[in-house]
Amino acid sequence: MTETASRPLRADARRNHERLVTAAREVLTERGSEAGMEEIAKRADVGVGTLYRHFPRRIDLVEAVYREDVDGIVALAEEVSDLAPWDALVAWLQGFVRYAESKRTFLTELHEAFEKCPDLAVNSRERIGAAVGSVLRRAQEAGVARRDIDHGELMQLVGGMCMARNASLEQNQRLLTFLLDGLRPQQGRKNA
Amino acid sequence: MTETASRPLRADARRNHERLVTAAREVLTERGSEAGMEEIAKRADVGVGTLYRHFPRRIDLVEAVYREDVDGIVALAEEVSDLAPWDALVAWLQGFVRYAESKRTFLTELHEAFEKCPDLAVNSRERIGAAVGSVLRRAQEAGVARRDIDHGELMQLVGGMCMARNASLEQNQRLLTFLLDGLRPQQGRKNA
DNA sequence: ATACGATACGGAGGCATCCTCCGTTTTGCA
DNA sequence: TGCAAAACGGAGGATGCCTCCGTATCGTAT
Repeated sequence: MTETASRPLRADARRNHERLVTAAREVLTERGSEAGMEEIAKRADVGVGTLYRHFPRRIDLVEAVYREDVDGIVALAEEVSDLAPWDALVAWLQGFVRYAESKRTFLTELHEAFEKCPDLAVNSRERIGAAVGSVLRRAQEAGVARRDIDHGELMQLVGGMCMARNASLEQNQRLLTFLLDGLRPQQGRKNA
Repeated sequence: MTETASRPLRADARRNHERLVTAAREVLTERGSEAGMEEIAKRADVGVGTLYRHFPRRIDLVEAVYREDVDGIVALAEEVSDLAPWDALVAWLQGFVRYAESKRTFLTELHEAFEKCPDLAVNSRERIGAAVGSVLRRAQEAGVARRDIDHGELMQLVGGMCMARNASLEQNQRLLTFLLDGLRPQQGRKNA
């Protein structure tokens, strides 16, 4: 984990690390915040001691799972880069919503992780921010999206929306269209 | 709690019930999900046994606090009824955001409560929905808000936005203006 | 091939926290 | 005032996170 630079990590250690993340994703998805550490260890065919050496606190395990998930979202930003600017933005956001849907079960867990170690939130937010940033910027420079919003704000809108509990994928897709309408260049409208 | 109809509830019981909710709000606000049951009981000058008779599970206590909070939001809908339709909508939403800001510390707690007993989420959602519903409907009937969104959807957008962790009150107020732009009647725009 | 130091494993228990149980106290009515 | 029903209190059970340290495994240098 923090050893990446100091020493190559032994073969069995690397294997167990991987197994643990996989098992954790499964159990967290199945049982949400009810997921127990011993259960995850057992699923990975590993003792709890091993689990805790790799991931000293529960949060660290959640973090590891989440970090991998974030990779997927970041990759998506590249995949849409051959669409037209506005279409790419729409596609990325739709993908994000679809993706978020599949993560609903451990949102509570993640929420707590963010609360306890803000660094994780900040770090992931930056990575996702960079991804959406490139997509958004392209749309803005093409003049098809309003310029007075930044990627952080956009993510807060969309991310927040997805956080909401009892919403189906279809509902979220639909809500996204409202956000998108607000994202179009606005000609001299004011609300406050 | 569930005795409301069957019997008038003894004087000391009623007093302790009230004390517990007050203490719980304080401790939950101060320590978030770190808040312990014994601590709350002590703050209320009551034994843990008493606490658990009134609120069998931790969630029930969180629920009681939340339920009172929801009352405030619902009341706000009446208070804005003498403003112009669009202004009333803006004022209510701004009030909601301001209010949500003050609840940030126990969002995790609430999140878990919602996860474990969906009834709470549904019930509160309905009450808040009714409140925002009247404000939104007025704006829609006056032709100043688009008609193809309902109160549930609006709350998911705004509520979700407020859930997001690291956002200041000012940031949320600003984000609200983007939502509001998306809420205005849209003349034949499409995104999908 | 082997020996040996370093690295990693495993699971019994420590500790904190949620919750239960039941003997004692308080309330309110006759 | 007496008494039954209701409520109180806190010791202790259950559960789940995490630590500790003796044992097993790995990888390198001879």
